[in-house]
Parts: sequence; C-alpha cells; structure tokens
Amino acid sequence: MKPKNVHGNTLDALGEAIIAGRYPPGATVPPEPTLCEEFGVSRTVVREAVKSLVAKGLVSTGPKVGTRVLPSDQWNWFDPDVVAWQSKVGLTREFLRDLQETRRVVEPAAVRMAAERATAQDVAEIEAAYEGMRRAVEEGGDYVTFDLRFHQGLLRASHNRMLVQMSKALSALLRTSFEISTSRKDGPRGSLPLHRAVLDAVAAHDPARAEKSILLLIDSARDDIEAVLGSRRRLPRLNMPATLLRV
Amino acid sequence: MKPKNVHGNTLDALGEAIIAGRYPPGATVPPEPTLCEEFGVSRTVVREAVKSLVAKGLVSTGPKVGTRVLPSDQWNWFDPDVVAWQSKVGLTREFLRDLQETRRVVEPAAVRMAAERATAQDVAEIEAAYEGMRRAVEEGGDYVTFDLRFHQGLLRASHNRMLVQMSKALSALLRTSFEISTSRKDGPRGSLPLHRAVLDAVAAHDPARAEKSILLLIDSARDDIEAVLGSRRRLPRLNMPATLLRV
DNA sequence: GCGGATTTGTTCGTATGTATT
DNA sequence: TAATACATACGAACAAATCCG
Repeated sequence: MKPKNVHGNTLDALGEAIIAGRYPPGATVPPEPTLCEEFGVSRTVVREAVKSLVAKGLVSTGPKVGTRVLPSDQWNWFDPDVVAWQSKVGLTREFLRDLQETRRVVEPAAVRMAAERATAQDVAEIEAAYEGMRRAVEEGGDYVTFDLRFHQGLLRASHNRMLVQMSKALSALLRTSFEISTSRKDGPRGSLPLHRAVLDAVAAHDPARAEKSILLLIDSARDDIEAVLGSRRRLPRLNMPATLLRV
Repeated sequence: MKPKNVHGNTLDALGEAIIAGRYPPGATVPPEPTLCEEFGVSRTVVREAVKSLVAKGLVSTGPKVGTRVLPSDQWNWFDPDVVAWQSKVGLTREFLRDLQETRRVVEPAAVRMAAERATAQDVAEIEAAYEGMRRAVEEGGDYVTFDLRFHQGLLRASHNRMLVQMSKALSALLRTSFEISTSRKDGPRGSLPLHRAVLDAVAAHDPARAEKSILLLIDSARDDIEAVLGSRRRLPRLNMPATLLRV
C-alpha cells in the first residue's frame, strides 16, 4: 500500500528477497554498502533491518563472514512477517501442506480448550464474527475477513499463549483456504452451518462436540484445497523462478 | 556466560527486564538517551536492540510516543530468545501449563508424522541420543542433554517446518521437565523403556503405536511436574517480585 | 486550532576489531 | 605475518511525527 517508513520498507524488501530465494540458504547477502546503494538508504537503516532479520532467525552475521542466510528450518515460521513474506512471494505446496497439517493438529485441541475456558466475552466476539459471515452471505460483503475473525476468536478463547500465537501464522493458510472455498459454488453458504455447530458447542461448553464439529470444518476445507492443488491450476506465484522476482 | 558482544548483551538485558515485569505491558521503557547511559552504550546499539525487540513482538515504537511494551499475548512465544528470557526470569505456573498443553498437542502428532516420514538418518540420530541416555544412566553423565536431543530428533523427523520450529520453544519445558524427572528416584531408569518403545515404533514406521508410546511418556512427565507444582515447593524464581530483579 | 517540546527516525563521518586470505 | 574486507561501534546532527498546553 503506502510506504510506512524507511526501516519497514527495507526490512520487507530484504525479507522477501531472502524467502524468494534470491539469496538462498548458505549464501551471503551483499555487504552493507551495496545494500545501501541498492535501496537508497543509509547504512544505519540497513543494519537495523539486518538485525531484525537476525531476530527472526533468517540470517546470522559475523565480522568478515558477512551476513549468511540460515537454513529455512531455523527461520521463525510463527513470525507474522515471515509468513506474510512467504505468502506474498508465493505459497509453495510444501508450505501449504505444513500449514494444513499444523492447523489440523492445533485447531481441534484449541477449540476443545476454548469450550472449557471461553468467557462470555470470548463467545460474544465469535458470535459477532459469525453474524458478519451470515450477513456477507445474504447481503454480499467481505466474507473472508469475518471467517478469519471467527477462527482467531476460537484460538484466543483457548487462553493458551502458544496457541494464540499460532493463530497469526495460521492466518495465511486460512485466508488462502477461505479464498479457495469462497470461489467454489455455494462454498460460504454451505460452510455456515458447520461454523454454527462449532460456535454452539463452544458456547455450551461441550469440548467433545466442539472438537468433532471443527474437524468437519477443517476437512471440508482440506478437500477444497486439495482439489485445487491436484488440478493443474497453478497457485498464486507458485514455484515462480527467483529470477523473475527481481525488482 | 562470557559477554558475547555489546549488542547481544544489551538485547538480553532489555528483553529480560521487560519479561520480568520491570516495564509491564502498556508502559513505556525509558527514552533512548536514558538507556544509553544506563547500559553505557551508544545510541546505535540501543536502537538496534530495540529494533530486535520489535521484531520479536515485545514492543512497538513511534515518534514521541516512545517505546511501548505490548501485551504479552502479542509476544513471539516461539522465539528461542523470548523463551530463554522467560526461563531465566522464572517459569510461572501459567507458562508451564501452556507449554505442557502445547507439548501434549504437538508431540503426539509430530511423532505420528515421524513414524511415516523418518529417514534412516533421522532414526540413526534418535538412536544415538537414546544410546547417550542409556550410557548416562549406567555410567553416570549428562542425561538431560541426550533426552533433549532425543525429543528434538523426533520433532525434526516429522519434516514439518512448524513442528520443527516448536521443538526450540518446547526445549524450555522439556529441560525443566527432565530435571524434575531426574530428581525423582529412578526417574531416568524408569523412563528408558518408554523412550525405547517410541524409538522402535518410529523405526518400524508404525504411527499408531508411536503415538500411543509418546503419550505414555508425556503423561508420566506431566505427573512428575504436577507433583512438584502441587507441593508447596516454589519453582525456580517463581513469582519473584519484579523489584528483586533489578541489577 | 496552533505552536512548542519531546522522542524516535534518518543520515553521515570515523574509528576499531576480527576473521579470512 | 601482513593486507584486506567486512561487521561492529561511537558521536553528532537534522528531520519528522506526535503529544500537550
């Protein structure tokens, strides 16, 4: 959208470039003066951006050795920025698979906890999100946003730090999933009752029923995703060669 | 132990101070010049440390508004540094509970995947860790380190980015858990067969049996932890008042 | 609504240390 | 061993944004 500030832009550009594979793991990023010239910023900005990348586990630095890109399994995949960069660069099949698996592991357990511990306010927030979804279906509107809010409300209601944290990373998958689902005929309308079932079970503090309901929802989404993955249709920017990503 | 560099030390000091509650969520940390004087470092170092904290989700900055501490549910709880700071400051009951719950959700699923996808090298690494545990029991030695390696090997063998990432955060819980277990009579010797069962099931590519075995292991560890939590014995630095944490 | 004060944002110049060759 | 390239660290200055009276 609009440029935030120099630091943020530089950080985003560098992060995207690394995740896009322009600087593959094991390679070194160009030295600071080169980056300064490339982005047209001062060395301080570059240094702070690099420090942020270090904090996210993407690179490590050292005198003379330069700034090395770390292997991708050391990246902090629960960092919202990292996930956002990966989403922007292109969701690979492996990344979607990992996310889908994680969701299927985490979300049922979280919903179970939510059914045990949700406060009245938690339920009210989820209810509001559901209401938004319903209105979007009937009167038209932004369905995906309310769907996201619905699931994030569920994870927040688990009142478990780690699980809440994951909701941010899972958002990338959920958004993709929802956009795929909504593109299929009657997708939103068909999934409304499934959402209603989850919400009712949580509000009734029935963990077992809540878990069963969310599994139905997840698996129906998985089928949608796999239908697209299985087809020859390419994902947005999927497997795009790194050379095409240059600015 | 020994100081790494100025940046790392400043970052650690600031991160620990925030997590210790010296600067509680919603409050602002002192302005840059004050921090410079307090730590005896230049403004550049302070700025890079703060940027690292921003990258980890602990604070947000803005002109005039200063550096604000964010609510703790926005912190990146899967960041190894954040977990390390929390561990050093003191493991609260809530933190241990969240970690324990997360482990019980994640590890069985990861072991199941490991049983499906583990390569020969994965199995070899886990086997080596087990061998170290066995030797530590019989000849004496560092049991906990090999125990950690055993579980990290399991998560790595799942070949799922997100799950591998969690192994770093879970290490804090595992270490505490192992140290509690080993402090109980015959703890290590008794858990050896449980570990063996998991390893055998993974090597035999039997997901169902692997999942059952790891659940036995987790629940026995949970009992140990709860026995300690239930007692009046205080956890290491548990609930220590923030005022005592000043340096 | 306006202006001044405070704090971060950004740049430049310079010096030091360290690992590689 | 010496040279080199690069990150590390410091200091000073101005710009920009925001809050408060």
